[in-house]
Amino acid sequence: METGSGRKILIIEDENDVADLLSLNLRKAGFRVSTAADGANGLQKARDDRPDFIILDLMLPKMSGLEVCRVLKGDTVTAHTPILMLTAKAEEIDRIVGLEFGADDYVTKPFSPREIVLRIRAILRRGETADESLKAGPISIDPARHQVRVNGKPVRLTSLEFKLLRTLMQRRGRVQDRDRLLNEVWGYESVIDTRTVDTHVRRLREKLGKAGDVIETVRGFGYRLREN
Amino acid sequence: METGSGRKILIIEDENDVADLLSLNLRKAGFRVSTAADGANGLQKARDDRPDFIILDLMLPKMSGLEVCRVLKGDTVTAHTPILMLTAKAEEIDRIVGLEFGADDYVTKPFSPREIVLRIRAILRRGETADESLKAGPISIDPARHQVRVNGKPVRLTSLEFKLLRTLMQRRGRVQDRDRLLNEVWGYESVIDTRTVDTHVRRLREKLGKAGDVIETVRGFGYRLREN
DNA sequence: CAGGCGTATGACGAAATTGTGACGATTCGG
DNA sequence: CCGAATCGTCACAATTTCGTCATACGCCTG
Repeated sequence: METGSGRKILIIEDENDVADLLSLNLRKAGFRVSTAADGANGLQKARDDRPDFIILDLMLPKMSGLEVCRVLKGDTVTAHTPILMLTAKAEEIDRIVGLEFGADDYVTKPFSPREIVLRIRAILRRGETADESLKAGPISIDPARHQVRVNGKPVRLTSLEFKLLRTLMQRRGRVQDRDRLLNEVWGYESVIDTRTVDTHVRRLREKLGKAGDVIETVRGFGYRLREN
Repeated sequence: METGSGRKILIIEDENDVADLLSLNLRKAGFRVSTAADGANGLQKARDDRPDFIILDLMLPKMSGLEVCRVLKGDTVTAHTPILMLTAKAEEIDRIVGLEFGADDYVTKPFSPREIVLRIRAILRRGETADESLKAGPISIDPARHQVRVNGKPVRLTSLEFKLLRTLMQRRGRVQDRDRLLNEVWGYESVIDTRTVDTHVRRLREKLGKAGDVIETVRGFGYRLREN
């Protein structure tokens, strides 16, 4: 199942078996995972790798999870990265304090890997509410509703076509080569022929009707959404 | 996050850590919070403090949450104060809410702190627009009474079907993928196949009859309730 | 203006997704 | 204990969507 859509998750956890268990399950869910075994290292990686999500154990060598949490939330680079705290049952008081320090959710050990994955997805989805609708000439798309309109009339797109259009619109005016589009739309490890992009651009143009002209071909480079 | 706009919330809950957790998050969300550790005390405070909202645990010493709920709803002072019920087991609540004790919503433990805040906001918002029940075309549901009507005629739904419909309606127009629906309807710990959602959507459509068309399939993403 | 290269187009089989009906397990009330 | 209701899963069919290919077209250069 590839619902993690390749987003990076950092696990800060000193118990190896716990880290491995999480790592395995998150990878299986389509996330990219990196790990750190203590607080200092975790902070370092959080700044360097810029993960989309952090799983943070409360009990850590060198620097407690709470401390790490506070620092992360205070740092402009990482302040908005969601944090999920892991706590042992006995530490109930601490888990509350953890939330006070800005963690976004908590899970007590022992936990079910599946639950973790679900919670992470839920939290990440929340952040996605930044899905604002985009407009380009007569075309407007609303990611949350998964809806496209041309001159106000709804147009039915397949999921690939939708993602393709969205990607082009998000970078309006800039040329995007086929490899970039493959990465964005098909995923970072797709084994797809670059020519396939052409076909989908064609289908997209077709469905958009006359408005399909906004997608320009830049010979030798790729495609671009016309600016004006 | 200052969206609570200073409204008062009363938490009636005997487990201290749960109460603290809620209290903390609600304060962070901009609400004013008071607490009571048992039913009698809760009733007292509900009358004295006149909170804008009450969170009520089902299991309470001295007087059960149900009892408290019924008394509150019968008292002119507090009759119109929204109540959110907390329950340990998902099964418990299905019957209880069906018994029309008057709670406005419910959440099962363990819950995510954020979820609670979101629900409370939703309910308070609903109150502002004086629109208690949700409507979508010919379908109207009354979450408190656990009742659904199509063109005024009552339709008998199972508890899962009801939750599914309710979830779709609460986010009308927006696509919700199967994982999201599993989270909302089945809960975090569920180990359910995503395809099961399909089956329940089918059953739901069937029971809704012609009106079932409002549930649209968005291929490759999930389901959506038609907007208009 | 011809050749070469890159792109557009249409067609087709493969793959993925969803709808549907059925089945067994479980629960609940009688 | 039985029967009805509910639920999760499965297999299969209907349908849509996808990736690739062969071919036609168009732009650029020389």
